[in-house]
Parts: sequence; C-alpha cells; structure tokens
Amino acid sequence: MRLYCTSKGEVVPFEPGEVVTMYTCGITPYDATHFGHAATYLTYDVLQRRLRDRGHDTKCVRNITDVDDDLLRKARELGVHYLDLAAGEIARFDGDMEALGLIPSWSEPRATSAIADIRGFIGMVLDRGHAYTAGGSVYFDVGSWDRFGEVSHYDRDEMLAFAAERGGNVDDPNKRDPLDFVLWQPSAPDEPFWESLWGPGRPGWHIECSALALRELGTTIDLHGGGSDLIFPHHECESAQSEAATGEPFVRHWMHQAMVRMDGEKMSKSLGNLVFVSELRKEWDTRAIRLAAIAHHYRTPWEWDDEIMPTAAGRLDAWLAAGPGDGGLAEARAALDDDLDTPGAVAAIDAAAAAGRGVGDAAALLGVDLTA
RNA sequence: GCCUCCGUGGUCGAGUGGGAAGACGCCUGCCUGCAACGCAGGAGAUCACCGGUUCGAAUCCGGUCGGGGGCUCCA
Repeated sequence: MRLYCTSKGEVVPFEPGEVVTMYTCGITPYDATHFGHAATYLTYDVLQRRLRDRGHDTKCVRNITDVDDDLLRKARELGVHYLDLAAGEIARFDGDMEALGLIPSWSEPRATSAIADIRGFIGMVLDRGHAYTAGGSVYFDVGSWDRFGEVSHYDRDEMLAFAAERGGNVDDPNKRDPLDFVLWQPSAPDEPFWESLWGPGRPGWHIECSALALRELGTTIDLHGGGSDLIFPHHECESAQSEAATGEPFVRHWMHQAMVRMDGEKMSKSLGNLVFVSELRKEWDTRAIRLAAIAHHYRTPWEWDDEIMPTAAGRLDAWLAAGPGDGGLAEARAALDDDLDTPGAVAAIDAAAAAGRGVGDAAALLGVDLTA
C-alpha cells in the first residue's frame, strides 16, 4: 500500500507491522459535527477497513479536546459549565459517527483525563532541556530544536505569519522566541485549573495529543492523521515536543485530510458556513452521506454544492439494485492501495454495478452496508 | 472553485529567445583471479500535450492535461 506522507512530501510505501497504531486528532466539542469532520474521520475509517482487509489489526486513537480556549469561551457565552457543554456535543458527535458506520475508535480519551500524563510529559521535556518556565507558564524552546519544521516544511517567515494570525501570542514577552509555544499556562480566574509544579493552570493547545499518543500507543506511532488545518502549528509542535520528550521518532507517516469548502471558504465553525451531519441525517440515508464524502479523494480540497447529496443517493440506489456479489472488489482494493484512492474505488464499483454485477463486497470494503 | 508554482533522457536536475549542462543509473574497454573502486569511451530527450508570436521557442503568449503549495484556522 502506498500513501502520501506530508512530512516526506511524496507518496511512499506504507508498510506497517501486523498491528497498525494510528492517532487522529479529534474534535473540540463546542459545536455540532459538520461535514468536514465527517469527511476526515471517514477517510481514516476507510483506511482502517482496507488495512483490516489486508490482515492487519488497527488501533486508532481519537482524542477529544475538552479543555481549550474555544470550548471555554463558548461555555462562558452560554453560561454553562464547560464539561456540560462538552458532554452534550460529544454525545452528538458519537451519534453522528455511529450513524455513519464508523469503526469505533480503539480509544477516545479526553484531555481532562490526561492531566497527570500531561504534567509528567512536560517534566520530560523540561528534563531534556527543551522547555523553560516563565511567568507561570512552561514554554517549548523552539531554538533548542533544529528539526522544527520537518512536518510542515514552512520556512520561518511562514511560521511566524501563521502563528501571528492566531491571536497575538507571538508578542508574549515571556517567550524567548515568538515561535515558542505553551506547554502549560495559568488559567484565567473563571477557568478550570489543575495544580502543578509550575503553578496552577491548564495544558497548552498541543500537549494533550503528545501525552495521549504516548500513553495509549507508545513512543512511536505508525500513522498520525487529522485535518490539513492542523499541520501547522499543531502537528509541528506536537512532533517537536514528543521527540524532545522521548528522544525517539514520534510518527512514521503523516496523513492529512484536505478541507471541504463552502461558498469559497473553508467549512469551519468560526465562519459558520457549515453543513451539519445531524441535518443531513434528517433527509438522507447515512450511507449516502458516507458516499458523498468518499467520492472525493482525501488529499484534494473540494467544494460543497447542492448536487453532492442527490448524486450520492443515486449512486447508493444503483449499488443497492446491483445487490450482493464481488463485482469491482479487486479494482477497489487496488485503488485504495494507491494512496487511498476512494474515488477510484467508487468508480470501479459503479462500473461493476453498471455491468450488472453484484457489488456488496466492494461496497462493504468502503463501509457501505448494502444489506442494512 | 480561486490564487500560485511546477511538468526537461531510467531517476534527480541546470538552463528564461539562437549550440539541451551536470549527477546517479546503464553499456563498452582498460585495470582485477573475478568484482568493486579508478581511468577511458558510449548509448539514451521530438524539453507533458495543442495552438500562437518570432528568422528562430524548453525558454514568451493562450488553452488542455497532470502534480505541489496556499486559500487561517484547531477536522
């Protein structure tokens, strides 16, 4: 099987051992699951299905960021406790994912469950000399890490521009370098806090994923996934602090899902240009929602439009009419092994169905159950 | 979809209007017990495709196809 690796910048062989360890960044549960989320997790779902089809066992961790600036802000606006807000949204998210037929995560840990791990992890980074304390915060010392940039391949100016647009932290006077990032930070008066050696506070943005990946899967994981909007700074920082803490390679293969767009812009919570899975479920068969996503290649950004769902529903009807059988299965497998070419696999199944062959097996490989 | 960069012998890659460098790989010879290394020589490119400008296009312009990056946030 071959997959594009963000860090290597090309399609490379993906040849994990019998057990494949995967970590995909999950959601911050302060708003409903939208189609972009679904597209991302469906990509890793189809990847796992093909890996299992090839005889591997897969362990995919998907974390939940239940303490974070956005979540705390939204809870403050709504006047509810942040964990109550999170619990409701986690339930909706899990409901959406289950409805779409995703293989359950091997583990779905929450950031607040990992405070002890996070504190220990920060201690490891400090002990190895790659972090420093200042003003009640602990910062990662980017200047001590010459491999910073090996995931995203941005140059320093690009990194600074991206970091600066994220809310002014580059001007933090406690930082030795504007690109340094927070591992631990003091909480605002109305925010949750935990005791630590560096004073009461809460985790920085990136640290939970490093601590959880280490706790759940060990020092080196086979594949790390997430949306392409996480490449920088999130994954760059995650990689740096993980390798700084353990001294071992963190990730063998970086795989990123391209953004789904709408009205010419990224579909995102902050812009409000969203298509919610929960809304789509009211009108469409969940199998058609899955098909709508995987009819696009994970590495190609694409734009939502009103033809997406009718097209997918029509395809599902055609496959249902074709019924059980192994039509298109070999072609679908070959397509998935070629950089997870789900559009190619879908096209192969379309062709088999059009030729009058049953396609139940190939559809099942893509997670579409025609017997339901 | 939009913006942007790119597409040169098997591979990598220089070359921005006038002789298609170089590296690796490959072939032959010398060297060697045989090889490798080294040395000498050699083969291999209608410069993605179509059209245009020009005396002349890899190079400029338009289009097509293919690829990278971005489209700003936390999928």
